[in-house]
Amino acid sequence: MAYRRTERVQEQLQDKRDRILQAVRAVVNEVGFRGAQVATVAEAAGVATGTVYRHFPSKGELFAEALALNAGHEVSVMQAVADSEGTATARLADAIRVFALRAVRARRLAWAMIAEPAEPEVDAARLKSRRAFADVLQGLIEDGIAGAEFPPQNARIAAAGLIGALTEGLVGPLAQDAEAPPNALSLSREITAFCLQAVSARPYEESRS
Amino acid sequence: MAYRRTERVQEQLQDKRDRILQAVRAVVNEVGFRGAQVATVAEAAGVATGTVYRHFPSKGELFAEALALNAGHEVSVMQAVADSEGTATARLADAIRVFALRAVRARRLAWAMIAEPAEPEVDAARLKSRRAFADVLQGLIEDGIAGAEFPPQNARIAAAGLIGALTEGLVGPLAQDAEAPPNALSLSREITAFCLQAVSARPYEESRS
DNA sequence: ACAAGAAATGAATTTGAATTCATTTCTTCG
DNA sequence: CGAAGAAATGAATTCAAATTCATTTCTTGT
Repeated sequence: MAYRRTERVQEQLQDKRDRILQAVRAVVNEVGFRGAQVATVAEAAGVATGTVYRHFPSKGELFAEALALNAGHEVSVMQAVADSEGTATARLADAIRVFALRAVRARRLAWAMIAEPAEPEVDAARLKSRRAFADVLQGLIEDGIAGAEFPPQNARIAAAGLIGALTEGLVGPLAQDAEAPPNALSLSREITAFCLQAVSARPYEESRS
Repeated sequence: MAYRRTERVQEQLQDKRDRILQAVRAVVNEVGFRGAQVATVAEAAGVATGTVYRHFPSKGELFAEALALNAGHEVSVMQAVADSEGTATARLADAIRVFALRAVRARRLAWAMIAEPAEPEVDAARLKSRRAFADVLQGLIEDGIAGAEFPPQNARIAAAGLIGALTEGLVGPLAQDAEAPPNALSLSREITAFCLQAVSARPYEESRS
């Protein structure tokens, strides 16, 4: 018994795994899911194709995990905004604006995360992440209803509606890569305005930023 | 020169073409885009696989045309509602309700039409059809603004938002085929309520139907 | 330094469905 | 009827990428 997996090796393995996941992110940001082949990802990660399969059972699961990682991060960001101080209206507005801004800034990646066709596992992960986003918004809407900032309404439906509005507003422009990139600021501001109006909040002026 | 394509043959060809398109519809309604192979479609249409390629250049174009056909029909239905008599509020509510009801009733097909990953050509057709739906809604919103039923707002963004809200509200439930089918009536009613509120129309009571 | 065991490699294989095409069947009209 | 031209057929081919696996390289502990 001359070899036992040492802690250092364990870390290197973990590192490599992470690097592969990051490579997926990078490649998808470059060429989308459609153009992202396992071989390309492997090259971007600086490993051989076969190595990918020592860390992930299949392309679908690899890509799904990469999406979950990213989406999870975005959800945290949104949750942090949702948990900050302020009225429900203000927090809702900020949460939506932040989401929209970040998406518009990384358009290709965002499109892939939100809407690009991909493996079934990826779609499943996407559905989950949408639910996570919707949950955050639902909480904010319930806050707003409780505090009489918003009229009583089905918060679950409203949250889904906001997610839909957000993604539709973003994916339309995002999908047309040929078109001039719409002004990120103004697009996110208009989408935010619509979303606020949608839950019947009064208009909320953007705080300094 | 013993053979010249006669009118009867011409019609038979057209018929066969139509039958293939209908077969796509039927197969997709059954197994979605993912499960819909050219061979299956051919069988459903009662023709050989190769025959499909005498009428359509590729799977992608065939499926895209099938989607466009369906979506076009739905757009007409919505447009008809939009062109009917009544306030903009009432017409908008009806347009949305009709869309939602019809989608919930043919859930599998609707999911495929709205959201299921598919060939690039199909995605392109889907984008187009979404724009067509959005155009109808945009017109209604502009009507409402002109008539002071709705507050001034970016009608284009609002229309996209409504489409997003609609599809998200429908696709969530639609995607979870395992789950008990939500009551079509109540789901479409709640989505309609949200959409109306979103453009800040006053609550609108469903007309007799 | 060496043996034992892991991990990495990447060329070769597999796969699964789209697409083709040589052959067959059908239509038309002299 | 029969020749000419179309259309239909479906088994065979193609193709592109995921996945495998025999070989090589690296690690560990004696």
